[in-house]
Amino acid sequence: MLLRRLERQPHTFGQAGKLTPSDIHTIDAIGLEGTMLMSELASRLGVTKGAITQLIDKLQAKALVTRSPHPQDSRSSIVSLTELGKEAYVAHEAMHLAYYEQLRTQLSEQEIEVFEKSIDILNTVLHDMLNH
Amino acid sequence: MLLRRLERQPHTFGQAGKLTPSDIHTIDAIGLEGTMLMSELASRLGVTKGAITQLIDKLQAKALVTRSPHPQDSRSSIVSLTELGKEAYVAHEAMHLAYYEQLRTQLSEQEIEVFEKSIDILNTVLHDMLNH
DNA sequence: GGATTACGTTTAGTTACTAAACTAAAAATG
DNA sequence: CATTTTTAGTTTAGTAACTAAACGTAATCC
Repeated sequence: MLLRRLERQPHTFGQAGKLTPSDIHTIDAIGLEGTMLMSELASRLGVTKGAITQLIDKLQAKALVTRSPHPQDSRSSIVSLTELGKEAYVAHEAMHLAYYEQLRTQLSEQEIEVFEKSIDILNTVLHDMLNH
Repeated sequence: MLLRRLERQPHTFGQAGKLTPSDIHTIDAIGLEGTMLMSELASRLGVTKGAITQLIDKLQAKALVTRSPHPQDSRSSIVSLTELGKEAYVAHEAMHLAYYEQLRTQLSEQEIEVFEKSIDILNTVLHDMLNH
């Protein structure tokens, strides 16, 4: 229920202004890899390519990402972060780290290991769930 | 990312046909308590009362819930599950149990305790997150 | 070199909400 | 007890974040 609510609420990251969860997940994926193709983003985020076009249009309008042509394949476009986009990415990473630290203060090292193992299992369970 | 995707995908529960995540969360809340007021549902699910009116209208049209007048307060309406609604509730509970069992086969009793403790902590962390 | 596949875009439609105005009933005030 | 205020739920119009399907264009595959 909490995650549901969180995943609807925009949040401010650095100078980039308010970003929706979809926005920041997109920026996160790009930032993690450096650059991304539209189709890679679609499969990574689990949405259609049409959705990615719209998302990237929006982020480009906000000057958070840029599209550049692929040198070998002129159908593809390479998406990367602008300086402003990188700032949002870093701010988001910092936030994650802060929450991870908060977890670490309340759990021992062994407990964290168990937690991570549990999350892995949960991950496969949820994956099964998605594929019915 | 997985949870995001799961929380968009409808799923079949018993004879009730396809239910969206919002549908099944609503049914779950009612089933857990037996009956619920509209306003209780709104705060439990973290949405506006307008959203609840629309949700319950939809579930009522599908014959999954009923509205009945509150004996003392004629502004309120008491929402409860029909037999079909209860069937969906039970099917959903069974699904949860099945996934919990799947976790249990892969974790020791102590590990489950640690996992539950971790989830509690994560819960408060996410709660903080929501309140900025 | 023509058919097929893949990349990205466009468009129209859907879903799941919110915000705000509203009705009516209950509770508080004085 | 009359009046103001609060509370419960509904209605309506608008929005965000998608999807599905058709499209244009470029690459790949016998």
